[in-house]
Amino acid sequence: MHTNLDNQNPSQQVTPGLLGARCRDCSLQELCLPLGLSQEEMERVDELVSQRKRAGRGEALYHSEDLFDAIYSVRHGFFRTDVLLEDGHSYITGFYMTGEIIGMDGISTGKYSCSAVALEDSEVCVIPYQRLETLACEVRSLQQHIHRIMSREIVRDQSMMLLLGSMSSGERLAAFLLNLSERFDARGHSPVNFHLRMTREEIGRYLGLKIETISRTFTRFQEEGLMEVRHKHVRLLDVPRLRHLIRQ
Amino acid sequence: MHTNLDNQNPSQQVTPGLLGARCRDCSLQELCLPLGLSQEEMERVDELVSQRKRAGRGEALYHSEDLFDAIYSVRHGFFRTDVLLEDGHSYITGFYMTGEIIGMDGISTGKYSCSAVALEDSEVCVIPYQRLETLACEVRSLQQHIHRIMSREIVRDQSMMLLLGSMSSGERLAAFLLNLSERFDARGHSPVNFHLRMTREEIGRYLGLKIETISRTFTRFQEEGLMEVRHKHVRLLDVPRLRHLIRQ
DNA sequence: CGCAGTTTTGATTCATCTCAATTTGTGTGG
DNA sequence: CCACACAAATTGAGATGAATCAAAACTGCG
Repeated sequence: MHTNLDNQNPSQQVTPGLLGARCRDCSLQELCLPLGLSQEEMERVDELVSQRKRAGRGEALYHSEDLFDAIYSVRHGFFRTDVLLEDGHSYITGFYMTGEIIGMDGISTGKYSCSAVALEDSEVCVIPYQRLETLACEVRSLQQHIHRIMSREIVRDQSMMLLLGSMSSGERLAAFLLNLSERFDARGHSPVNFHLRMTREEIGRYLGLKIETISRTFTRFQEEGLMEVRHKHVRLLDVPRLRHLIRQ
Repeated sequence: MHTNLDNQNPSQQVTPGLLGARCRDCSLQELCLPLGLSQEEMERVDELVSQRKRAGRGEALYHSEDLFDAIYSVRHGFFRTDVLLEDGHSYITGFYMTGEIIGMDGISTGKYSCSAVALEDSEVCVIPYQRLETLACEVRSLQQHIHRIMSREIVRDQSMMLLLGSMSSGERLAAFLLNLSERFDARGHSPVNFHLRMTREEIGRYLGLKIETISRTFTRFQEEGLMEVRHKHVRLLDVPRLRHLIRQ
């Protein structure tokens, strides 16, 4: 019943909904948009979320200033969102893994305020925003969940403000690693043994530190026996002590 | 028709809806929740927003961890929201003036994640959240506006992340002053001549700087002819150059 | 008028940035 | 498969901006 009416970027590879690519069958239900919906409600969301979009490594899902028409949920892969400044510098506002929602910053002005770039070959579910809003009016629990997701983003950003405003480099990196650890854990991956998808430079742009400081702090953490890090592979050796470093 | 059924904090002074205290008569319409609503829709919001709540200087509207049940729109006065840390320190996540909405951080977990403290004797409109959600299901433009307000908060927090992550003390203070200036301007006050409601220490906790740094930066700005500051009174003398300082 | 709280100013310390060089890793094409 | 070039990461030395510690000046309130 759902034709491809939705505004879609023709330059991007888009696949229509496939069997097995439905919310009701998706392993990310518990993390993603349909969280807490009944079977019937989920089917209605399924009608909405009928498109996938791929982005190869380094490719952008959308750019800052693009017309906002959809939010995206990460099906697989890894994204960063970053804001470009006039002087050529840029900073990273977030990293997103499977089940997480990208693009809500665009709602307020009708244009995305940042660009979403894939850190590895990735795929997202396209959630057309107009239709989502319509459905949210009818499905109360969906509306509530959308509000919770947006509010969660606000709280997340505010804890980032704490980090950037008052933490040392060590505290920042520890907080960053523990946050990744929890999110991998929630997805059934090892919380102590994982691959960093981002470069040191990207970590730095996210944490408000220079690449050299990131590198030195990794080295220090290793010397102190807190972790092992080899290239992009990380093994957390002393989570309690890492937690103690940031004491919250 | 609106009785005082809403969950309200009995320790706070609450006044029922008064003639002249309705959204449809309120001078803040253009800034506040009812923005963009039709006359009829506004009347429905009015039924919802029937309570006011006062908070004297230094008093909290709510505390971190309190049960979330309402968001608030500032009728008059000035608020800050802050997060207390275990070690006794705290940081400020935002300042709020008339027409601005406080408390959306509570939606995600059902508890407020910060405390809202009045910087001067203030009054807010109480917007019971359950009922707002119900009404938003029926009034599409209200739902859209709520989403825009939340998204705006996300964008605002992200520009704060830029400030905290990559700006010098001078850039931070200039950005802070210009932001206040714009908000006063939008409310019909002078954009170059205004009173700071907050202490230097509070500015510091907001900008991620120590009070001494705030003070020194004010002094420097004065020496450079950018502004005059005497106690809490500020006069911006060279807005273009202040803007140039932050170059966006 | 005096006292507590706030703000300013000064001297010093310290963490991170900057600049620079080196090492290591990655991808490409011969 | 190796060599090459380029990108990413590490390490070191020195510069710098903000924090810290300390004291003085100012303000406003009772």
